[in-house]
Amino acid sequence: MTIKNSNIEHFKDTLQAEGLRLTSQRIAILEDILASEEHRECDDILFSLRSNQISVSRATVYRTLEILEKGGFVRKMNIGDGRFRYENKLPKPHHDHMICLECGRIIEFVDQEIEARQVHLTKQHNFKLVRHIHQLFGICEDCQPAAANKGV
Amino acid sequence: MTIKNSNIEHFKDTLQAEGLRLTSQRIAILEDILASEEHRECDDILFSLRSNQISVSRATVYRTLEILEKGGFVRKMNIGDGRFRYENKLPKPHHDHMICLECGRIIEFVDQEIEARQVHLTKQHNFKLVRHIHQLFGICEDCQPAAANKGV
DNA sequence: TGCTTTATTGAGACTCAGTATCAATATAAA
DNA sequence: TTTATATTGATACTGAGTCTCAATAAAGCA
Ligand SMILES: [Mn+2]
Ligand SMILES: [Mn+2]
Ligand SMILES: [Zn+2]
Ligand SMILES: [Zn+2]
Repeated sequence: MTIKNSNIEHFKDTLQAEGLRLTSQRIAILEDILASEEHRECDDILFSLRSNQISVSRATVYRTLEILEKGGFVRKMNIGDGRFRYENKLPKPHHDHMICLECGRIIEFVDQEIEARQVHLTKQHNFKLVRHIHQLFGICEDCQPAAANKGV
Repeated sequence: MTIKNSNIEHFKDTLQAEGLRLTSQRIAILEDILASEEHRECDDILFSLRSNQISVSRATVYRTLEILEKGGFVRKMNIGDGRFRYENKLPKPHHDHMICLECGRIIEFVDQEIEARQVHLTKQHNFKLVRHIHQLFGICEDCQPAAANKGV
């Protein structure tokens, strides 16, 4: 609760710096995101809010997610399926993702050797590295027996 | 020309194996892709065909791209902008991409250390690696002076 | 507290890449 | 040729995400 409130304060400051206002909808959306460890799409968040009797429009969720992304509260990502997903970024250092093609499970990882190679490779091309996406697609441990039966 | 024709033959074989037919539209689309080094979206291919007085419907381009992807002729990729791009895969070994946020230029790279780390990391999680996406976003050499003026 | 300004909201229209439908047409095999 | 059926193009449709705008609510101030 105290942690949450400090995040809401931080959000309020971020909003004020841009001349934006702190609304009940924005608080509800941020709190929902802070309470989740998942990589969710807009509608997941919307339905989660509704299951807590909070009614917000889809447009407002999209609008708030954009503000939260710019403010560094959430990370927007896509795993190639044409939809964007959002994850609570505050408690997490940078990481990349392994994504199970069967069940959608996401395993997070970081590897300093890879991070270092990225810097090295971009320097070779005089390319100024800003950010990166690194996604490993495959079959997770739990899904391998089932996948084998289907011939994957 | 001879190289092209052998690719068309290969395409024909692939189609026949599936009970599909070789049509003038499919040949035109494959030839257009074989003649390009770029990472193009559907409409780029469509307009390229039209500039050569070849009229094909957008639906047919999409349908053919799907067949070509399954057959290993093209690689379908997205760089996070919500549209798919396709590149001629035949002459190329596996590689990943650096993408310029200013001009869209794409630089291809491969790094055996990174490839090896990916295998290592997935093994640690008993994750069966199938494919991966690794994209480095930033500012290319040519765009850095312009970007500096804009404060990037 | 009440007033004023203006940011925000929700409903629904809209966009746009990609997919599905279906009658007309072209392919390939006999 | 003839025939069976795969393919095409036109166009309707889908679905994630954006835009519009009148009604509402937040924030600063008297
Ligand atoms: Mn994550
Ligand atoms: Mn490439
Ligand atoms: Zn799985
Ligand atoms: Zn550039």
